[in-house]
Amino acid sequence: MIDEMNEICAECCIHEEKVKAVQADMPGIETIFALADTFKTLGDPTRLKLLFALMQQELCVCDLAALIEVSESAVSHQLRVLRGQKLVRFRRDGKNLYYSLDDDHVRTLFAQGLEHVRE
Amino acid sequence: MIDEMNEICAECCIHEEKVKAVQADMPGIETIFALADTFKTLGDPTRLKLLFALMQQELCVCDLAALIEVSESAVSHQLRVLRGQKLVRFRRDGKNLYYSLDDDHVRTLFAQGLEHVRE
DNA sequence: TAAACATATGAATATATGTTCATATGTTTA
DNA sequence: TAAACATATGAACATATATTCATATGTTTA
Repeated sequence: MIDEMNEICAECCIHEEKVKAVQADMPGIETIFALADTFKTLGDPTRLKLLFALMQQELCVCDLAALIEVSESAVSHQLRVLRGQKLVRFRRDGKNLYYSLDDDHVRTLFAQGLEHVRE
Repeated sequence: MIDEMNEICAECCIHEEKVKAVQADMPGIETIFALADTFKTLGDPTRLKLLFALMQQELCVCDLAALIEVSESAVSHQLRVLRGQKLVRFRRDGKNLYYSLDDDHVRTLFAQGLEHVRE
């Protein structure tokens, strides 16, 4: 009863054809979630700093921590997130792990994002 | 004392020249935060859906809510966030507010992001 | 092989964020 | 002008997330 009233009320102003047409051309839900995850990963200052640094050259965890002035543990945690999104990779050299960019889309994404930021 | 020890210990493995060189070419902190805010805004499925819908055509709040199956209140809150980032704008027509994209960078950002998602 | 080292990882905590619910605002219509 | 309507907004709440701290892992060196 109440549900029905709500539904009627909620739908009173909807332009149905329009909604259906737009709905038909929307990306699938998995695509949306995957894309959101990617952007969410880029949406943190610490991770952005890491990526900007790695855009220049490969660096070990220790150097990254010194560079962006965050604890090595925090850096390590964030690198894990970036690895999960296949944005960075690493190679081992003795005791050190050297991280580098694993995806050139980051460069174009940053360029586009910066254009937006600069309005 | 202890601080000094920590500092020495923490810096023992740092490749100083490298760090300084990279640091010199990093974007400013305001730029990083602004860019992070932009990506963070794009990092939510609800907001992504709204933007994908608005990429097709302008729509009123009511239609957007029906389209992405979220309450009108939630839509309104998220549109506010998008407005704050100057990603959408609106015009009033009688009782309705019609929202539309306010920035074409969104299209290129989505295109790049999707390329990454598709590996 | 034990100690030192570089890094990873899990748990804990504090903060940020998204949705809901209740209410306010601005516009049209009766 | 009062009622209906479309939307906005603030507070509350539950969940997600970033950092810290303690500890574990894998590598080198003494």
